[in-house]
Amino acid sequence: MAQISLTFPDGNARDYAAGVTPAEVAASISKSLEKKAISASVDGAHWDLQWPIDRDAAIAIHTLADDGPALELIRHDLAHIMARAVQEIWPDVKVTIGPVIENGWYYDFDRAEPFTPEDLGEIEKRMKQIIAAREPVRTEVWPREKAVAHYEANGEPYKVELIDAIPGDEPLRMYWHGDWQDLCRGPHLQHTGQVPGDAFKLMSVAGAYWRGDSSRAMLQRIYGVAFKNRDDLKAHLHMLEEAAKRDHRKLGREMDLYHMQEEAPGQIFWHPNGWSIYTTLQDYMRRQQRAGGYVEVNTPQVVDRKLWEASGHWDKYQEHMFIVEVDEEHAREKAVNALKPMNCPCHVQIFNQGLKSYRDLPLRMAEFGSCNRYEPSGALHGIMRVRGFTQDDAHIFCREDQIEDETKRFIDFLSEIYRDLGFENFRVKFSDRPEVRAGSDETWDKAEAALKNATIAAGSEFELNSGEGAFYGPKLEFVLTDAIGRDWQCGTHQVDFVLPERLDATYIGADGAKHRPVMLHRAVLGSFERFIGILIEEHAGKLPFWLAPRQVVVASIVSEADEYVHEVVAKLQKAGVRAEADTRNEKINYKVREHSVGKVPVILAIGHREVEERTVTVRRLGEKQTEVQTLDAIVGALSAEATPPDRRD
RNA sequence: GCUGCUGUAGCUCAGAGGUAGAGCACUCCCUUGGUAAGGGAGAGGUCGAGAGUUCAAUUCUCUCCAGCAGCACCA
Repeated sequence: MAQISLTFPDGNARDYAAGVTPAEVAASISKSLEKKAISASVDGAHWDLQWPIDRDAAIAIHTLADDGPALELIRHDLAHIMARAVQEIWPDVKVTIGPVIENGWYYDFDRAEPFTPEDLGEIEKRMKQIIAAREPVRTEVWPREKAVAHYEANGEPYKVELIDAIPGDEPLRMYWHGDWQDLCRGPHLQHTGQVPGDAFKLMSVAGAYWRGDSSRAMLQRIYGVAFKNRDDLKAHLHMLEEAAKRDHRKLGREMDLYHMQEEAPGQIFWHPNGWSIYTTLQDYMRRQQRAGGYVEVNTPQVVDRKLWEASGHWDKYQEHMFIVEVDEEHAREKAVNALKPMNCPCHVQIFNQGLKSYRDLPLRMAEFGSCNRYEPSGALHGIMRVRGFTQDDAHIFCREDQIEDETKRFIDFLSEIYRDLGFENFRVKFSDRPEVRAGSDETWDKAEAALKNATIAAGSEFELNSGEGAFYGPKLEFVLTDAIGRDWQCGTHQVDFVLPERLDATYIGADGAKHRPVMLHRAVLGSFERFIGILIEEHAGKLPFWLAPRQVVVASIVSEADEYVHEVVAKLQKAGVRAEADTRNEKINYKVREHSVGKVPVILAIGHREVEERTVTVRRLGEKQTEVQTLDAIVGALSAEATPPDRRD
């Protein structure tokens, strides 16, 4: 029999008979490895312990000691075990797919009755029985017809559809967990007992469309999480609890930032504290934009449909627009208007006033543009996804050959702002041409290359979002993550060849002829609303001092100190610090607790001693330690801290 | 928008076919207390909206609205 050579991760190689399985390889190394082995990698491909190897290869045996492929396999098999448990309890449930996801897996089922939380408990119990039974996993490769016939006979239409979607030359693998059978490309465990029975948990059930298509059946998706041991599971559940405490919707209430109510779904009632954050951020952005070479403009909210027809929004975006029709009773002419969902068409109107020269380009036109979009009800989420919001929007009108420079310049601009706001790390997604698009391939080639080159030149790495570009041009998205791990697009930078054409924007080139400018749509924060939500979650409510709505509370310990408290507050306010007095008839403990919950960064406590010595006792949020400082010293220090980052030396 | 769940005092939540309760917050009184809740009293609710069943609905049914989770959407 032919010999093959297998190379181990440590660089050593050994010869085996061709057709050897990783299980046999593991056994040849040690009894304990044979027992602990979960799966293998063969030349980087994830390999079942029972699959033969018939060529020279690099091999690694995976155990649960390493987090990677072995844990993934556990999660994968748990998906099958869950599907089996469900079908054992409810034989008429139809099974579909169940992939591994971050921290666990899900499986989609078709069942008339909804799964209840009690059902989840029952499924989990049955899963534990299956694991305890150490059911063997075995596999067979089936001809396509046999598999289709099997699933048709068993009334599993989803599986038949899945088989249809598998390329004809790929072998169809059938797996059995005990008596229960599923279609799966593998690899798999050797038996169900390899799953740590106390390290998984079913989390939730929710609807999900079959094949992600909203025109197709709504299935029930059960989510589970799994880890290599019980401690990891507990740590994960604890992390979820901690994350829930950072939720901006909870902190927004505790910090008295804003509220929302039924009469205005998806819109925000900003309270004084929240509005303070908003305006502080806006002031900062305005300064940055000025320094960055932008001009600021402002454009109408309610605009005649004619403009939206010209821009193409009426056609492509109408269902997301608030349409405004004036009652004929009190209007002479009944015009149909729409609240602007975007600022771009209005900016082109400003660009189009008067003749523009190539000398005017690049023209960077910024607006804190209030937009209204009729977002689907299910998409609304706190202040992160709303129907009324304000973008830190700008459009750069430039020549094609300026795209790269402007892109690089923008990424630098955004990076500095994100750094100032406490985001050292953000992800960049690059979306290239979609199937349906405007403009020639040649133009797309140039635009894509310009974005890519600029991103690399700016020192950022990007993930490719293949085919996800806008129909009018490629784009970069700058993504931040919220407390619960959900991604939110904040910054964006998009090339647009179409709108200048549709709205007939031109400039006079050096050759004296009219030319079409390119538009770059760009935003750093995205929207103030979303960004503030992210900011709150990122900092768990403990905003950087300069952004905190109430920076200092000066709290009296005894009422004899009230006069001095007001003097301290006045001094701080004069020095540009947002300070308040708390002279209520409450104990200092009570005041400290209340303002700590409210995330006030600094509490200055004042009793007899401080009055006599003209000092304050400083307590910083999150610190138990206090510190006595003279009034002048603390006013100077806090005044410096209150200075926004762009104004510091 | 779709599936499921939820909606009771400002907040967090309990409750039941016979028109409601707790803690915190709020108001007043006592207390002047040294770093995460001092004590007492009081006030506060068309039980999300509408319709139906019933002698009687906040409770059961239906419709709608909003919120939550996920999916779809996010040009």
